[in-house]
Amino acid sequence: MNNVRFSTALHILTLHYYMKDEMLTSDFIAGSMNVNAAIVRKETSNLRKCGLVTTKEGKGGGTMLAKQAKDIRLSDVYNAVRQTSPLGKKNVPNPACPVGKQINTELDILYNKAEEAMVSKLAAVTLEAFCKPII
Amino acid sequence: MNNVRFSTALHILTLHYYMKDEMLTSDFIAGSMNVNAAIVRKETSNLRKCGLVTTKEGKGGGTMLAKQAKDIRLSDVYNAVRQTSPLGKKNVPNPACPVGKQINTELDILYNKAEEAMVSKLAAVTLEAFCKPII
DNA sequence: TATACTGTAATAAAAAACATTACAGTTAAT
DNA sequence: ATTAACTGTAATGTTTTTTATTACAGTATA
Repeated sequence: MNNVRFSTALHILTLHYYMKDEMLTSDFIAGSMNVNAAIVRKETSNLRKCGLVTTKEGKGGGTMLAKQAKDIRLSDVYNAVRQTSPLGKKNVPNPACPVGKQINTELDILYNKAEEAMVSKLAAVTLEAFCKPII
Repeated sequence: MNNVRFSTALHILTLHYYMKDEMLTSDFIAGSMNVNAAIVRKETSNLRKCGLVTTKEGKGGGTMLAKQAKDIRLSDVYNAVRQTSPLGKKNVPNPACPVGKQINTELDILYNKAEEAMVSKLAAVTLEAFCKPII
C-alpha cells in the first residue's frame, strides 16, 4: 500500500465537499491535484463501485458525493483503495524450515489485528470532520 | 512500507527464539528463509543498530537476541523497519488549489493517529507471545 | 596465515506504481 | 443528426521502489 491512492481518493472527496453539490469533471479535479485526468477517472470509477460517489457520463457529466459527508467515514475510503496489508508482504519461506512453515499463519492473525486497530481509528473520522479544518 | 522487511525481521527474531541462545549465522538464517545471506546481514545489521540483536564478526560469529523475548515488543520490530506511513504517500498538490494547500497538513495528523493505533496494538505483543503458538 | 564470519557498497533484475494516450460509449444541446 | 463534452477503460510506456546478487574489505578464531 505504499502508494498515493488513499491520499488521492481523500483529496477527490474533499474537493467535492468544498464544492458542495457541484458536479465536478475529471479535468477539474485533475487540475487541482496536478495529476492526469485518467488517473482521476480511474479512482472516481472505483469510488463509485464502492458507493462513495455517483458519476454521470456524457456532456455535463462528472462526479458527486453519493452520501452526505457526515455519513462517509475515512475507513470507507481506506477500504475502497486498500490492496495490501499496512505491515507489508510476507516471505515465501523454505518449506523445510519448521519455523517458516507456521510463521505466516501467525503473521496473518497479527496483520489483521493491527490493521483493524488502524481502521477503527479511521472509522471514527467522517469526511465532514476531516474537511472542517481545511475549509 | 509495501515490502517484506517487517516479515523478514520478525522471521529472523523468531528463529532466534526457536534456537535459544545459539549464535546464528546469516547463511543459516538465509537458508531457513529462502533469501540471500546478504539480505539477512543487512537486516541483522539494522536490528543491531536498533538494539534488538547483538552481532559478532569473524569466525564463529553471528547474531543473537540482545534481550529476552519477553522484553522485545513487535512495535520495536515495526519501528526498526518502518520507512513510510501505512496509509501511503501524499500527493504533491497544485499550489494554486486552496484545498490542496491544506490537505496534506490534515493528512499528516491523520496518518500519525492511525499509525499510532496500529503500533500500540503491536506494542501489546511480545516476541515471546508471538512465538508461543509457533513453537 | 587460513578459515569463517559480518558489514556494506555497487550493481542488476524484478516488481510495483504512476503517467499517458487513445478511443469507445454516453449524454446534452443545437 | 451532428457536434461537443464528458466518463470508462484498455493498452502502453516510464519511473520508482524493492529485491537479489556479487564482491570484497574488515574482523575474529584457531
